[in-house]
Amino acid sequence: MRKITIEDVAKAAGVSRALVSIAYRGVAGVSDKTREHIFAVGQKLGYVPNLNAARLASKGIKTIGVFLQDLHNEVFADVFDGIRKVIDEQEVQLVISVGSAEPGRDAKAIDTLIAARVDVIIAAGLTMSDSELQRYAKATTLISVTRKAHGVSSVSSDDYLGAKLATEHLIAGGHSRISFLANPQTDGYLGRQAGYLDAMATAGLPALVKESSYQRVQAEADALELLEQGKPTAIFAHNDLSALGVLDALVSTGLKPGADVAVVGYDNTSLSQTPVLALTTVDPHSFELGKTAAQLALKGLVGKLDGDDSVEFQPELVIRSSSMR
Amino acid sequence: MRKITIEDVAKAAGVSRALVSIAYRGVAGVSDKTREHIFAVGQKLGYVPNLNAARLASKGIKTIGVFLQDLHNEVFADVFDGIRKVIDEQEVQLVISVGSAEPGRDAKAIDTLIAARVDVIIAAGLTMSDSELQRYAKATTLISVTRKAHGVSSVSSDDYLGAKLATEHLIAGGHSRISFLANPQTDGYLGRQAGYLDAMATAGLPALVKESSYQRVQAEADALELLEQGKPTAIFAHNDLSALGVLDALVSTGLKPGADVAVVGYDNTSLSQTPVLALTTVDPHSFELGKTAAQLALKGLVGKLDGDDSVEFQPELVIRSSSMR
DNA sequence: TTGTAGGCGTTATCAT
DNA sequence: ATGATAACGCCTACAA
Repeated sequence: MRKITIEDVAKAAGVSRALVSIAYRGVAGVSDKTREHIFAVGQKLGYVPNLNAARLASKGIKTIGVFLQDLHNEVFADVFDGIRKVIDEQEVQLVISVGSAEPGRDAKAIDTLIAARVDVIIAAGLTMSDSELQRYAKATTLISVTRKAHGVSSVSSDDYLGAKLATEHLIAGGHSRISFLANPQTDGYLGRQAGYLDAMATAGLPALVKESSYQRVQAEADALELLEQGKPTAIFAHNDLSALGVLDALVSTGLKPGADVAVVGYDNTSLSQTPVLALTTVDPHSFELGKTAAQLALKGLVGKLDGDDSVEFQPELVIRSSSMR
Repeated sequence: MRKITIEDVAKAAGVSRALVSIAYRGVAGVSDKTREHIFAVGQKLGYVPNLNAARLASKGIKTIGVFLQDLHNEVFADVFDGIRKVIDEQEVQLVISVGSAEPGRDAKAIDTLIAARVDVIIAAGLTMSDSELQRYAKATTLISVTRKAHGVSSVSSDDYLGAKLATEHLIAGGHSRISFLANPQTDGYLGRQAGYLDAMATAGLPALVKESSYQRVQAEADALELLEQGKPTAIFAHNDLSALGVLDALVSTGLKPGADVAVVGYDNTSLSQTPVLALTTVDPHSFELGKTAAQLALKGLVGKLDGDDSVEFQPELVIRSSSMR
């Protein structure tokens, strides 16, 4: 089962390697007749062009690398859908790399993309430090989605505003003991908490923050503690996944979401949209984020992407029953 | 921002390209002193070995290609976690390729892996026809997970048994009008339905099958129809995602899961494990599936993987409140 | 321990 | 329209 090469096809078809290459790349320079002949032979031999060799030899093959933080969080699936939506219509390759909870893993994942010599990197959900991100952005063409930092191109949603809207919604609902279940405090992901804090301060209400993790189970445990200690009447979680953890905590405490304790998430994942959960949340427009990032990447592929070519979306509050009595 | 090569590093460090190569591959043949020197220079220049060139030149670089059907279904995230768990401890590269609902997309995704010249392919959730799968398995070293077919190595769970257990559980619960919300009827994914049918036949109960899709929203619509037409007292969905759709349908009908209509899913995704949903389901041990597939892939990397080297896991029924009154 | 040189499978430039 | 022939960046005997 030896790998068959372009040379094998050329020999079998009685033409030069150059012609086979031209035929398979679909560029002009072959007669219809010989092209078909070449394809016929190639097909029979089971020939598939070696992308590694092609990438090495060609400056014409465009490929963009995509980093996704976590396959368990549907937000990234949404972003990916958006990316593919626009890339699919293009003659562009995609190389994927995924992260994980493990710290330092995302740097390694980006390195893989660089080693693969992708022309542009779209990174969704980077958790590295600002300085590290900036280093990467300087050395490569990098578009950060979901996360922004000084001097790096990014596509994001205004987390501060979204969180402010969510908090104000709860305040307007008559709640005063509103708690925020925070994500790990890393660079680039402090906007939601800031929005919450400001909204609370403005209303003259005491802030009640509890730091949690990205794991739903952990969120559940933290929410349980929160319920005992702070006795909040409303909990705003940093994302839908942890909001689900809050719902879990309520259920096991016998409390009714909405009626007893209002719950709000963030991301508007398909999960929050289900009638069963009916989770009030903030929509960052993940799919659009992905599409826009891909369009920027396309720009970076040809002309140039300015050092700091960023776009920020307006998030939207989506009210469902989890925050209504 | 020119790409810097091994030659640049060699020149700057005052050594030959060979030495730089040796140093970066971490093999024996360099003095500690010069290795460190080379690394220092390389670091300063921002050198990252070109994987394309490396793969082309070397037969020693092992890489495994991973295909995942759908990022929106957490099952594949679980499988992927399992794969990475064992691969991470190895000196092996991973190339990822993802599918989508669009038919014919998975073939294209596999082609990408082949073009990248991965040594082994782990494909989770292939929906192509048996014959097409068999063609691929003949031309490459392919391990199918979740899905099995004659003559192709696979790692799967006994869907027939799992579905049988689930159905028998419902029968034992006193239900007689039990409906099965089926997945699209494609090659390789008929086991669950078969298990349901046999269990029903054995009990002398009438089968009530409704074909649905892999979309949760579609499952919800189909479940609604089902509730009106067949008046089932229990619904067994082909996976957790569509079971969630069933729960949605119940909620919007004012029916209580468990109390009014029993619901059972399949996959034991983290979703079903949440106290809020508490979905009775069947655990195919997705994480283990991924681990085992990776171990087989490792075998395929070195020695040989027999044409049909398959392993099948025993699924496990996980009873939660969605199927209890 | 270090350097030399040929080859990996394509692409791309120049001829023909 | 077709065919030689250098790159492309790295690996790997083989020499030194």
